[in-house]
Amino acid sequence: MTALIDEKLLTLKRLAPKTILVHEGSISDEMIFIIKGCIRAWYNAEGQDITLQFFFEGDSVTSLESFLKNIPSTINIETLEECEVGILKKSNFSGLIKTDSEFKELFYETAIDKLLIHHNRLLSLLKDKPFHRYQQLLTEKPGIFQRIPQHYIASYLGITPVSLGRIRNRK
Amino acid sequence: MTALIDEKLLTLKRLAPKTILVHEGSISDEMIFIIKGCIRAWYNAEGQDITLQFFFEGDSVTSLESFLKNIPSTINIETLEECEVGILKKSNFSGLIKTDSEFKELFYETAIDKLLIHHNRLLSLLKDKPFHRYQQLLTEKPGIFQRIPQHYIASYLGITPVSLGRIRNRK
DNA sequence: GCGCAACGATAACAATTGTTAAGAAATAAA
DNA sequence: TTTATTTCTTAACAATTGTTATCGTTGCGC
Repeated sequence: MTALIDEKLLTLKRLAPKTILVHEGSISDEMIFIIKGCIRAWYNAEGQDITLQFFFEGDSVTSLESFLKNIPSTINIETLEECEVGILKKSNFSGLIKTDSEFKELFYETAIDKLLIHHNRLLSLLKDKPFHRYQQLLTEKPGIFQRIPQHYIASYLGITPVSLGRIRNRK
Repeated sequence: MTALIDEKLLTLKRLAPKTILVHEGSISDEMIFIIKGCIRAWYNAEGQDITLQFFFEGDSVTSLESFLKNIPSTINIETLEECEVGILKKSNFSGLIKTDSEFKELFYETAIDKLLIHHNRLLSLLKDKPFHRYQQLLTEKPGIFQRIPQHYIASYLGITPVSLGRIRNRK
């Protein structure tokens, strides 16, 4: 999707690990494109940190509801490792949507793709046991345990770190 | 959303309970608008019936991936009770998207709204125990147990009918 | 290089959910 | 009205996951 964006509209930045990009309660006015690195979205459930999603190179990242509807975000977004990103300001985004029909088309296609990703994740949570979800994750992202702390992965899978340890030791 | 659709483009139909509207493996070329009744989307996991979503009056229903991308649907959609629906054929839908920018805008807004609904459902599955999900469902749809068999509701919540029975008896 | 923080592993016990089976109640069909 | 099917409830046992606690390892910061 960045191929359609004039380089002048993207602000390049290098971010340290644990940099907060979106904070719950704040309105998000940036869309981030990951050039290099890893980012996660998480939800604060009364002090409990629930990991919702991981993003890698080539992904676009934002709190969509906050970004599009100008309401406070319910989620947090932060870097897991040092990242190189391109940042698209909301004002530039809105300009592109108005003037560049190809960009608008691609944005909506991307939104539909994200819907299908969420749908599949939802489906997996309903039909698969934690062990099977763990296996699927390994199949899709073989190197994930080298990049991401396993307690975040456990949270993403919907289980505790202790349970993930048991699952990993299962044969 | 139907307010923007010329009545001539909607085919009105009355459907019996257990009518299959979308079948896994088939390409879906209709978008259904519920005037009256209840419909559910479900996934066949090797013979296991997983209920994904319920739709009620005012909702639009389709297998989005199949409808938009012309690929076989992975889900099934069927009526739970006698329904009155309006059906919009894919060809009419495409015509509206091309010619009616207001309709197109609204369709994409609706798609974003569906994304947020999926996001919230995903979040609930990750952070809430079945009992809490059950309570949320009662809060959001108080009369749901009068309209839908409890074994479908159990499936939707991600638990077995036996577990749902235990939860309902918990005080 | 040392101290601290973060990460990871494991055990024991508790709680919850799944599975299987049986039977009652409600609904649908003949 | 009767029969068949579907839905619902419950018990007993099995399996899985959560909780709490402890300790070892690795990585970070000074």
